[in-house]
Amino acid sequence: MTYKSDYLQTLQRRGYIHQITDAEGVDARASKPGLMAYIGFDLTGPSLHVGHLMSIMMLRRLQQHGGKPIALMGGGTTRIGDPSGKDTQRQLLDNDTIAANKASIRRVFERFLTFGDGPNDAMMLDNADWLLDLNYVEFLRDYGRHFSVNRMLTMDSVRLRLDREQPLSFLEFNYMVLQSYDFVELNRRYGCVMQMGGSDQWGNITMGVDLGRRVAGAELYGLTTPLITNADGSKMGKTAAGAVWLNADMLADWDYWQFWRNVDDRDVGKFLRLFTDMPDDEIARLEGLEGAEINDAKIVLANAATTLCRGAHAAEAAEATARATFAEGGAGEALPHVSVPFPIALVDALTATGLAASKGEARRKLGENAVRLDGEPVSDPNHLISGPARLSLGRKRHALLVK
RNA sequence: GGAGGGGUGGCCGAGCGGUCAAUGGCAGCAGACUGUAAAUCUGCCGGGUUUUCCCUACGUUGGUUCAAAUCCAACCCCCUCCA
Repeated sequence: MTYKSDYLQTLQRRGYIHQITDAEGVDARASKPGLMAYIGFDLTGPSLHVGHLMSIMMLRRLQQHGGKPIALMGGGTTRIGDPSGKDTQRQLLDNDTIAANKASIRRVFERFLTFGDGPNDAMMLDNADWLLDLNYVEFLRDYGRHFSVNRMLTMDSVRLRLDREQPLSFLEFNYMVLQSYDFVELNRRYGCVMQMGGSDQWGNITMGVDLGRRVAGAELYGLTTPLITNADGSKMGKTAAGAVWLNADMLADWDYWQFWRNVDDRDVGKFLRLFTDMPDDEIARLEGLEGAEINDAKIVLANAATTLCRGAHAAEAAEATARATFAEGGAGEALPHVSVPFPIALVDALTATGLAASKGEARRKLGENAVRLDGEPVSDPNHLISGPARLSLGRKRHALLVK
């Protein structure tokens, strides 16, 4: 459909919209300033990853269009565990771990959102603030009666588990109840009227919308984003090394930049639209580049995405290093520095830098002529390296050996 | 509760007394080709050891045997059908 509000127009044009509970209603609301919307984030790990970037960018877009975004930390719900998309109960996290994860995760939001008390400032809240002190019996009387178990059983998150005859504990069964209550509580406390999230959250979101109408007569909205896949069909954001973490202490700036630099040709335009603030016409131009020239677009993407998440300095350093390493065959400061005792045998240097997982693998790679020292092919496992040098495995993986 | 079937390397999935570190596929890594892309082809793909040697591994624990992922027993878990 065609939207009137700048916000939804942008979301649609940029590819963020999967489903909306009431598109006209959201459009009307978004046409006025101050639309308040939230997205919840689980605190199951010490950092968010690229898979969460869609959600974060949704909040950023909202702020850019005059709305007030809320990043909701799931300090309470993480103690329950969202059963969506999982076959088994997740290991329950203890409170200290959740608190540590929250402290670690919250910093990344400051790069994407401007926090404060103004009508257009972002807020960070924690549902532990209202979930932990709930009185069980009162809660059941006030809210539990609005939940139909019949309906809950039809929710994907529940039904899929039951259909596969996988166990679903009562604890997990309650997750959607608490998430629904979050929405109502955010509406009551702050006037928040919209919840956004990934497409897997649709069921949880619509239950919140319904609950709000039933207990408070509130008109609430929900909007989900599509699952982003790579052009080859794989899930976006996974690499051999694991998740692409947003936190700098979990993944080096260099590797973060490289992740974006190496996306599939066919994904460049899509990713520029979703994960950068690049204007549409510029993206269209970059997308139109042919053949090897598309590398320029990837560099733009890598710089923009890295600048957003890690800062302009990190992006510049990574680009300079990439130029020095790949275009000039030298080395750049952003390459990983690995401290080793000189002299060191080639095999040991390969394992010390992590370029090879074991000595056996190191020997194999040497046999495959995949290893270079300062750009020169080497093959003798026992070759002694006497001082600082650049060690490379293949074309892409490099490390600087330092004292 | 009864009757069957099954648990194998990151995943899927063969093997069913020695020649099994275990066919094959996927994923991954490297090489060629390129553009730090895709596709394709080739090689590698538990660990150690300069290498037909050792260690670890086929749900768990014991046992039989010169020898077990393969046979036996007990236990744990999963699936299907019946009640």
